[in-house]
Amino acid sequence: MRVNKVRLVDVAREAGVHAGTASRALNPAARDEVSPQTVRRVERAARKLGYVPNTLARGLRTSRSFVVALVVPDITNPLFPHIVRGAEQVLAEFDYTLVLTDTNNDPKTERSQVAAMRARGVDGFIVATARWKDPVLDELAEAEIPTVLVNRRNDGGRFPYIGGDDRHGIEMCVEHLMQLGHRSILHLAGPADTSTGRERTSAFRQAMRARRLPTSRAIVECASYTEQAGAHAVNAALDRGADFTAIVAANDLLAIGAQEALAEHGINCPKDVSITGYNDADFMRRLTPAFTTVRVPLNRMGALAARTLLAWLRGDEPELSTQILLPVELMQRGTTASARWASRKTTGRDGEAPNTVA
Amino acid sequence: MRVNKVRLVDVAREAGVHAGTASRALNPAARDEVSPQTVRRVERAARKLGYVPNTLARGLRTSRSFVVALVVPDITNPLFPHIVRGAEQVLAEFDYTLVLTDTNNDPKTERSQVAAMRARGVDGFIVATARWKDPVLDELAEAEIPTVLVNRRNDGGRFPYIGGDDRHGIEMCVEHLMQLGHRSILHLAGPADTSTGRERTSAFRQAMRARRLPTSRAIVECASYTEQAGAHAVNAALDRGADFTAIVAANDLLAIGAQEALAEHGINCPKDVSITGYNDADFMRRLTPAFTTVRVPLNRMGALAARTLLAWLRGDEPELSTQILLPVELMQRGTTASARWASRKTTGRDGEAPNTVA
DNA sequence: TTGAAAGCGCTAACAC
DNA sequence: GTGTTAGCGCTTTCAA
Repeated sequence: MRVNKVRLVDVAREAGVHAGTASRALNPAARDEVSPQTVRRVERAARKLGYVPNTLARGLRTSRSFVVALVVPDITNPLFPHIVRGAEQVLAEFDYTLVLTDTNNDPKTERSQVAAMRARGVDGFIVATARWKDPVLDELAEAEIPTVLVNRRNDGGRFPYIGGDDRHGIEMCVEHLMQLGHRSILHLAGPADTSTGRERTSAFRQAMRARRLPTSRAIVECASYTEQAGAHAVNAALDRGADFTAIVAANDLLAIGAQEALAEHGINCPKDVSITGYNDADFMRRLTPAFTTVRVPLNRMGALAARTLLAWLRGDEPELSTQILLPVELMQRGTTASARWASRKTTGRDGEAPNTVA
Repeated sequence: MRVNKVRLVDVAREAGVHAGTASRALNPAARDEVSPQTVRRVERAARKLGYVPNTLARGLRTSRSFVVALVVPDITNPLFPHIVRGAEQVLAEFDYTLVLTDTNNDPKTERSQVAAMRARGVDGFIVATARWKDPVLDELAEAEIPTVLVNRRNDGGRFPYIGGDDRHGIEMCVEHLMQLGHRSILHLAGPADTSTGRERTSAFRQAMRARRLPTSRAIVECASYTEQAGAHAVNAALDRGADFTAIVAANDLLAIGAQEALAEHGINCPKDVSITGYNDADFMRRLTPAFTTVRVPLNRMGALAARTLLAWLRGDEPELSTQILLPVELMQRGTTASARWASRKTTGRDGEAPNTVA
C-alpha cells in the first residue's frame, strides 16, 4: 500500500516553506527553532492536505522505528492476553506500535521470528517466552538490544524482569493448606526449563521446610504447563502410592488436570484432596468447585514491562538486574477444604494405610 | 536500535560486486538475472558478515512493508486469541509481520490506531471490530486499502468477510431446544450495532417462525456482549413476567450472565430453564453444568482472513463481496434439558401462571 | 529563523 | 550479467 499520497514536501509547498522547515515545525522537539507563525502555517497546510507522516521514512533516517515486539509462547493461553493488553495500552499511549509474535512454544519459531523483528528494526523486545537457558536471549544481550522479560526470566539475569512474587504466592498456598490441617502436600512442579517452574518449586520446598512438613517424594515435575501434564503427574503419584491430602500446582492448568485425574479415580476435590492453582486464569472462579489459586497482576506486569522498556529506549539504561516482583494475592475458593483425612491419619485414630487417597 | 551494522554495500564489497548486483543475488525474484557463481559469492559474503536486510529501507523503496495490522476490540475476550493465532501463523509463514491493535472497544481508539498503522505503511488490515455503521471502515474503503473483515462485518459489504454461519448456528440452537420440548424460547440478542447481533437475532426470528413458535416479546436486546448485560436482560425479562423455558443467548458471556441471574432467582439451569451459548469459548465446557453452545472455527477464520488478505496483496483483487461463512457445530452439553415446565404448561396439568420461571 | 543539500539502506530502470 | 544512477520520504547538519 502506498503509505500516503501527500508528503512533507507537499505540505511545505502548500505552506510556502522548505521541507526542512516543515519538518521542524511538525516535530515537537524542534518546533521552537521555528517562528510561531510558520508553525501555524505549516500545521494548517498539513491539516488541509490530510498529511500523515511516513513512519518508515522517518525510521530509516533516525534509525528508530517506534515499534516494540512482544514475544509470547501461545496467545490462546489465558495468561498472555492480559499481559499483551497491559503492554499495548502503555505502548499506544506513547505512540509506539506493538508487533505480536506467537512462537507456538517452539524455540525454532522463536529464533526466526526474533530475527525477522530485528530485520524490521524494532526498537526493543518484550519477551514472555524466556526459558531458563535461552540462546535467543543471549543473542539479544550480545547485540545489546533493549529487551525486557516478563512473566519468565532466564538464567543469566542480563535483562530487567517483571514478574509476580512467586515465592510469596506459593508460600501462601502452603500456609493456607496447612491452616486447613493438611500435612501431606504434593507439589505439581512446572517445567525445569522455566524460571516459574524452578522458582515455585524452590519456594514450595522452602515453605514446607519452614513448617517442618515433609518434602521427600512430595514433588512431581510436569513436562509442560498443560492439563494433560497435570493429570499425568497425579496418576504417576498415585501409581507409586504417594501420600497426600492436598496439592499445590504450579499453575492453573496443572491444577485442573490434577482434579480431573483424581475424579477419575473417584477422589473428590475438595472432600478428599484440596488443590490450589496458580495465576487465576479468567475461568478459574467459574469452575465447580471454583479453584483456590493465586492471582497474578498480569495486566500490570505487561504495562510495567512496557514502561521499563520505554524508559530504556528513551535513554534511561536500566540497572543491569532490575527484577521487579509484583505482589500476588491468594484467592480462596472451593477447591481447598479442611483436611479430614489428614487429621484422621495424624491422630492415628484408625489403622488406615498412609496413602490417604488410594 | 540500529537495525544492523552490516549493510548491503558491505556485503557487495566483500563479494567484490556492486550493491545492485548483490541486491539481485539476494532477491529470489531477481536471482536468475545474476550468474550462479556471483550468487554464491554474495551469499557467502552475506553469511560471513551476518547480513540482515533492512526491511524498512526496502519498504521505503518498494512501498511494501510486509506488515499486516490486526484490529481487535479486546484481546482478553476469549474469542480473539484464536483468531489472532490463526492469522499470525499464516502471516508468519509468508514472512509477513502482524501488528496487533487492541481498541479497547473504543471507536476513538480504533480510529487513531488505524491512522497510526496507516502511517506505518502497513500493507493491509484484518479487522475484527467492525460495527454495523463503521466510519473507520468507510475510510479504509475510500482509501482503497486492502482490508478483510473477520468475525463481524459492516453494513456496506465493501470488504471480504470471513465469519461463522450464524444463521445455521442459531437455527441449530432453536431446533435443539424444540426437540427437547421447548416452545417458549427467549432470545438474548447481541448489540444491534454488530453484524453478529443483527444476524443472530434475525436467524432466531426466522427459525422460530419456521417452527411456528411465538416470537413476540421473545427477544431482549443486550447493550454489549458481557455477563452483566446478559444478567440484566434476564432480569428485565423476568420483571415484565416473560414466559420462557429456554434461552438462546447470542454469545457465551450473555449465557453465563443469564444463568447467574436465574440462579439468583432460584431458577435452576437446566432443570427449570435451558440455555444455549454461542462461540464455545474455551472454558464453556468446563463450567458446571457445561454449556451447550455453538462452536465457531475461530482459528480457521483468522487463518482464512489472513490468506484472503495475502492473496489480495499479491494482486488477486477479491470479488467485491466475498462473504465466507464457515460451518459451525452445536456442542450439546449440560445446560439444555427436556422442557418439563413447558410440557406442564402445554398440557395445562395445573393452574399455574403462564410465567413458568417466576 | 529558514533554505540547501546530503543521506538513512535499499531497489529498479537503464546503460553497458 | 553487472555497474550506474536515481530516488523512496524524511531529518539534520551546515550555511546564509
